Parts: sequence; structure tokens; C-alpha cells
Amino acid sequence: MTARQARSEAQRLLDASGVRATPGRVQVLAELVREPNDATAQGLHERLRARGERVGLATVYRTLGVLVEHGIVDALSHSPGELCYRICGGGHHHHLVCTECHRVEELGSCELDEWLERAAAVHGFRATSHRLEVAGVCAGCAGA
Amino acid sequence: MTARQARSEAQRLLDASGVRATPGRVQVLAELVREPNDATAQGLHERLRARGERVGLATVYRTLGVLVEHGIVDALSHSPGELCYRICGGGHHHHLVCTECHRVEELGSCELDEWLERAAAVHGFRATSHRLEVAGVCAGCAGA
DNA sequence: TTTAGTGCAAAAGTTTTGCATGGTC
DNA sequence: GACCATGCAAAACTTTTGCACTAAA
Repeated sequence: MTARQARSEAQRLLDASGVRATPGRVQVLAELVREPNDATAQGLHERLRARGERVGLATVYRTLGVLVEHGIVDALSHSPGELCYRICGGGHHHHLVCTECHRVEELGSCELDEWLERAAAVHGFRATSHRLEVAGVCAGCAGA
Repeated sequence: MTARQARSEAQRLLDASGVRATPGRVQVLAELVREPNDATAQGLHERLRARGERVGLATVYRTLGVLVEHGIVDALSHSPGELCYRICGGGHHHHLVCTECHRVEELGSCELDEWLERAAAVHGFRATSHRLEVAGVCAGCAGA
């Protein structure tokens, strides 16, 4: 994907969510569009600077906050003390992360709700939400 | 549970795992024994100091690291940038956390493995481990 | 003109590390 | 003596906030 394509896709995503497409936001989101897996705020900032785009670290954090708030990106925390961000399909889903190469796949369907409701009820809980992260080894890494 | 009981339970847990029962470790672990839910490193440190026990914050962190390494306690991260620790029963299990009072229950049985294997295989992954955290409202808070 | 976004620097917060000290095997 | 644990302080690191400035509605 070219830089121009990434920027236009970023613009489209922002427009679709009614978020003003400011320069900083387009830069950050375009960088995420080019990233098939997930990236940290620091990592995104470094890449943008390396690419010659003048964007502040605070703007990267503020932008990611806005993007998460509008559901344009998801925040994952597979290592403590550090959040990773990723563009995600809509709806409820979970992630499959390769422990070797950090590739991320989405698990489209989630068939946990019914089981969860029963399991929670045993403890007197009403389950309202859940987060599942699956670690594994992807086909590429298993072969190597 | 009295302070003496907590300390002796802590000692037992350390012995059972072959971890040397030094003063700092017994203090930290005894504090976790008294805690039905989970606690942060900072919180444990504060409580120990308030109780008059002279223990350094670094020791609390180092001890928690050792305890996690030996599977004596679990580290949960339900808020980013901060880990919570908790004594856990052995074996594979998941947590049910009340969003109101932060009470934590263990979900004893995990019936996800079969479903997960199939779901991962669709993406060419071999699932090796998973982590599930369920948020909900406990009976007490639902009533209030 | 009023609001929203941005860059920079400083601050806040958690966790780790260096180093000297004291206890244990 | 060698090693491990500990306290303290300093450092590292991620993330947030204050403030001045700019651009946009």
C-alpha cells in the first residue's frame, strides 16, 4: 500500500466516524493502516518521525485515545505496562496472537456468551463483558 | 484470619514451592493471604508500612516477581500501566471481576479448549494458551 | 470569536536497577 | 567465602498534563 493510499483510507475511516480529520490524526491512523498487526504509541511515533513527519508524542497518545473512544482502533495489552493499538473490524471479537512473530488475527465469531452466562451465574455474577486473548503459533512460524 | 495464621500459611506456600522463606517474602505473601481479591504492588507496600513492617518497595516488586515465576500468585492486568496480584488456586482457570467492588472469583472450569483449537485452526494457528477475563456485577453490588 | 488540535516540556506514575549492607548456606 | 536478599536512592519508561500557539468552525 502506498503512502497516499494509506492516508486516504485513514481519512475515510475518520470521516465515517465523524471525527475531524486533522493532520496529526491522519498521520497516526495512516501509520496504523499500513501496520497489519499491532503497534505501540511509542513505536508509531518513532516511525512517523523516521519518515520525516513532525508529530509530537503527546499528539500520538491523544489521537490514539480518540480513535479508541470512537471504536476505530482497539487497544490490546498483551504485555503489562504497555498498550498496543490496532485497526479492528467492527463488532465483538477476540485476538489470536502469534508468540513468535506477533502476528495478530481476529477471531470473527465469539461463542462464549452462553457458556459465560451460566458460569458467572454459579458465582452469583451477571457477566457484562469479557476479554479473551489467545496465544499460539501461526502457520508461518510453525513451519520455520 | 490472624496475622500469625497468615504468616504461617505464607511460609507453607513458600516451602511447598521450594522458595526460600525470607522475611520480606513472608511479609508480602502473608499480606496477599489476607487479601481475598487482588492488590497492586504499591498497595501491598503501603499496607505493610502502615502495619509497621519495614519492607522496601523494591523488595515488594522483586518478591512478587519471584512468586509469579513460581506460580504462587497470578498477575492480572485489568487496568493498563498497573499490575494486580492475587493468590490463585492451581491449574488453569479464569477470573470473574466485579466492576463495582473489584471482588474477584475464580471460574473453576474452563471449557474453551476444544472451541479454541477449532477456531485457531481456521486461521492456521496452533493455540498454545489463552487468557480470559470476565467483567460483571456480583450479587452484592447488583442488590445495592 | 470561540473552539479544537498540536508541539514541547514538564510532571506523574509504575516498575526496574545499581550499589552497599547484612544474613544465610 | 560465595551467594542471596534487602533497603534506599536513582534511573528508566510509559503515559498524562500544562501552556502557549495555530488553525479551523
